Amino acid sequence: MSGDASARPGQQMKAVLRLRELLLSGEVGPGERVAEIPLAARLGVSRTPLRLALSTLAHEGLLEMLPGGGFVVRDFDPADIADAIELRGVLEGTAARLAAERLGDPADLAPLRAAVAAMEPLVRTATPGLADFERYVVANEIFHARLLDLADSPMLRRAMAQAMALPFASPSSFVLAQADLPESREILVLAQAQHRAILEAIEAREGTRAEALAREHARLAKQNLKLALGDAALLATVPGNALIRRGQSQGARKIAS
Amino acid sequence: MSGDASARPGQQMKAVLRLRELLLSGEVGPGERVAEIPLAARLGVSRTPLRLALSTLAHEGLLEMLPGGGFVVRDFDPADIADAIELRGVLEGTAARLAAERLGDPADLAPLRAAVAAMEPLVRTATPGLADFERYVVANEIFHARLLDLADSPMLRRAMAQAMALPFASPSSFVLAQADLPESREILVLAQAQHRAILEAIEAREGTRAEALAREHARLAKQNLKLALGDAALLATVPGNALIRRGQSQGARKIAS
DNA sequence: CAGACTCTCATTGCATGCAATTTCGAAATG
DNA sequence: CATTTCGAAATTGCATGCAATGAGAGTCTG
Repeated sequence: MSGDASARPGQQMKAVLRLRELLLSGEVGPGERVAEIPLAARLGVSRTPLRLALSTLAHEGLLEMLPGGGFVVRDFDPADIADAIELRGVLEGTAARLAAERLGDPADLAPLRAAVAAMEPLVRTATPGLADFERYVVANEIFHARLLDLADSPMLRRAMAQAMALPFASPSSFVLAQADLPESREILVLAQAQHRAILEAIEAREGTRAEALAREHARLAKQNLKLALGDAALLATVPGNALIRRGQSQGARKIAS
Repeated sequence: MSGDASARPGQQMKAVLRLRELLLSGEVGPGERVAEIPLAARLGVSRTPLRLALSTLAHEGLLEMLPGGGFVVRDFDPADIADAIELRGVLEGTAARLAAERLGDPADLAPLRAAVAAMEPLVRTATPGLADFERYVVANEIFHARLLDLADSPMLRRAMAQAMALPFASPSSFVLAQADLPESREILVLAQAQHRAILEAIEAREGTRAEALAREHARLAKQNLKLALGDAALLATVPGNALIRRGQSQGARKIAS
């Protein structure tokens, strides 16, 4: 996460990081209008850098500018989240395809291969512990990062960073949620099989197949989302869960601004 | 263009608009480090709103933050532009697919149909004038906007806006460039055929076909790019041409940050 | 003569004060 | 009783002043 280019330890960065925490944890609720002065006091920064931070988070999509000035915390309905995941799938599919099309030396696949290897233990363990899951998450994120590297496209990298600014669109947002799920092992086996298949497709320079696989891989997250939406306890483990609009008509698809 | 949410006529908006002009016109050249104080004087705004504007344009991708502070004008090599167009194709493909999958009442296609109809005259005219081209460009942009509407996905809309912040990734960046080209008519006929086909595919709810068509449609722009890169006079008519790095190894593909 | 150190200047980043706009509340009128 | 209009307070947006960090040039030493 934190797609910010450079992390200089200024007041502005401090404000961005701290405010993002507040938003994701729900301490500043969705739909709520954020007031600058109390927030500045709360974050321990002045209004000037806070304002920059607000602008940044608005560009990331967590805040929304009001026409009259000021910002509100954006909220997301299930359809938004599903679309965000779908979008990530599309972008990762493109990354996989480009990786396949542009692969030079097959040795360049080593980092990807290493990430896949690092995830094997969890899948092969009969009764994985929480530590196993966390190691899996790390390796999973490395896998996705290396895949993006292989695509070798700054433009795609930008788009991806933008899409993953929404926390629940991140590759492993729902991995920890499924830790408690009975069908967890099945899902992980499936996911890992897809990891291997993507790697294989890239190595064989099968761009279309790699793309389709990466998309399907993201659909797994969408499936987990559906499961989590039914169980409040499960949903609470998802990173940005506080931003999800609750108790709303789930089928509502008419918010297109 | 100008994907900014609300256009309040403040100093900040003024700075963004004016500075964007300066960047696209090349009056502030690529690679150049922008100094706040003289720029503020030049734009007629204070440093505070200018700073917000700089942040905005950095998020749009036209500027780049330096680790030591400050900003430089970003430049784009041919590979970057090609990737930007490819990316737009991917996103528009997704829009077309979602439009097909989510289409409710076929009557919702009326706006899209109207845009296609508005483009017909130019294609059917044997010797189109500049005015014809401009009307085509308008209708073309309406077509792409309506397509995005049909996808009915705020997330996709965001991603699209981000991708099209780069001026040469816009749907009709290269249309005016090809006005002088001899093969112009051929290309337009092809493009219009694709418009019709996309519409047809959506109506028939053929999502995959709609996606493939939209991607191929974007590839037309990529082809025009290649043509324009050879001819300096042609390139000069492209919107953000000042940002393109010239006299560089065109095959260089190793700038992945 | 080359390299490194220091001093100085410019530029960015931050804080505070002020003005303008908006919003909320209350009162008055239809 | 609802609605509209006017007013006051709060909040955003903007400008300026100051401090801190980084760059560059000049000089001194090895």
